[in-house]
Amino acid sequence: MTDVKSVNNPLFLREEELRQAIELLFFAYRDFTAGPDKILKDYNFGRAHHRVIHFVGRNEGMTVSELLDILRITKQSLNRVLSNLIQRGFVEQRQGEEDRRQRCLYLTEEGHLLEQKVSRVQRELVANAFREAGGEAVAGYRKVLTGLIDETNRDTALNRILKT
Amino acid sequence: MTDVKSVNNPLFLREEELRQAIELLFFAYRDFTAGPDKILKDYNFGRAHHRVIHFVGRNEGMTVSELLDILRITKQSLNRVLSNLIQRGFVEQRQGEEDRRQRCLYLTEEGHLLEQKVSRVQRELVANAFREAGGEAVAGYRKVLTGLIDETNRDTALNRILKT
DNA sequence: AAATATATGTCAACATGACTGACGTAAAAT
DNA sequence: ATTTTACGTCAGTCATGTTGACATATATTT
Repeated sequence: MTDVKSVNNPLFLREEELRQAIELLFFAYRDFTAGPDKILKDYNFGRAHHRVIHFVGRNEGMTVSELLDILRITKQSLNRVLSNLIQRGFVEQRQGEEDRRQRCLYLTEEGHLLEQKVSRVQRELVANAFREAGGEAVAGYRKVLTGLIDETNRDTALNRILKT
Repeated sequence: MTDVKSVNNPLFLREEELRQAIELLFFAYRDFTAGPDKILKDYNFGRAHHRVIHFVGRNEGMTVSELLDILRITKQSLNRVLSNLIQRGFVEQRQGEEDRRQRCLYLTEEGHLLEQKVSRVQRELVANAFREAGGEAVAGYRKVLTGLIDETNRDTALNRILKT
């Protein structure tokens, strides 16, 4: 096998390295979402519900527009999921105090319970991965994933993630 | 705001750190898939087609079962996408030589062109992130993502990723 | 040789979660 | 008073996943 690509070709090695990194992300993300998916199925909720519960839980009082901006879906898509969550008592809306056009979103008590239950399995998965990998690796993980975020929205996204 | 959680509570800090890591992965993956999605739309292909093209391109001659095992979807789901790709001349099947029940999958010339075109944008994104982050960070990225892969299939997955 | 298991394909029905486009309503901003 | 904004909603469509049932060819086992 005197394959040109495999002998002394740094460009190919680089390409191969990148492909491996891409697949790694694919497999990691696949298994990262598997746990929550499983739990949510018992409630007849899907990944879309999970995302709403997650972000509302992290940003109590956020508006619908903010949520739309994070999820990058249409309001019609969001609405089905959101009204479902409201109807079934996991999320509630309150009229904005300053701008009364806004509907500010909050988790109900039941919503918080579900959010905790679901995020726990995900946190445990990440915690294990962090522990196995060590602190230096975690810093690297953060650096690389930050770099994968679209440059034009990176600051916005990071502010959301790191917000106090 | 004398919130108990935010003052001197290491357990909370840990939870907060983990939540940030989770959101980081969400945002990174969202933008990681955006580029390919955009290109594939011109062909009326979706993310499912992308995954097939990617894995067949990386594993020429792989069988349908292998692909099913990687993608973790039902054969009925795969079949719709796969027969579409075959019909339109991006993928071809050949009967297995040893086991003639198997259908071994290959990219056609056109398939290779599309695969290259799509994976290029993704590789460039990852290459930029790697360059910005530096080699040490890349090693950390690999360690952590590896740890996120379901333990019971980790070796299998890693063998697939690193296969020569 | 006959029975069973495996790899694959296919039909049909259905759920989820995305999309577009059009229209409505209340409140804020100009 | 008019326009813009934030949100909701109706209707239709598409992509991608699911389950269940059944078929066919080839390998494997008894």
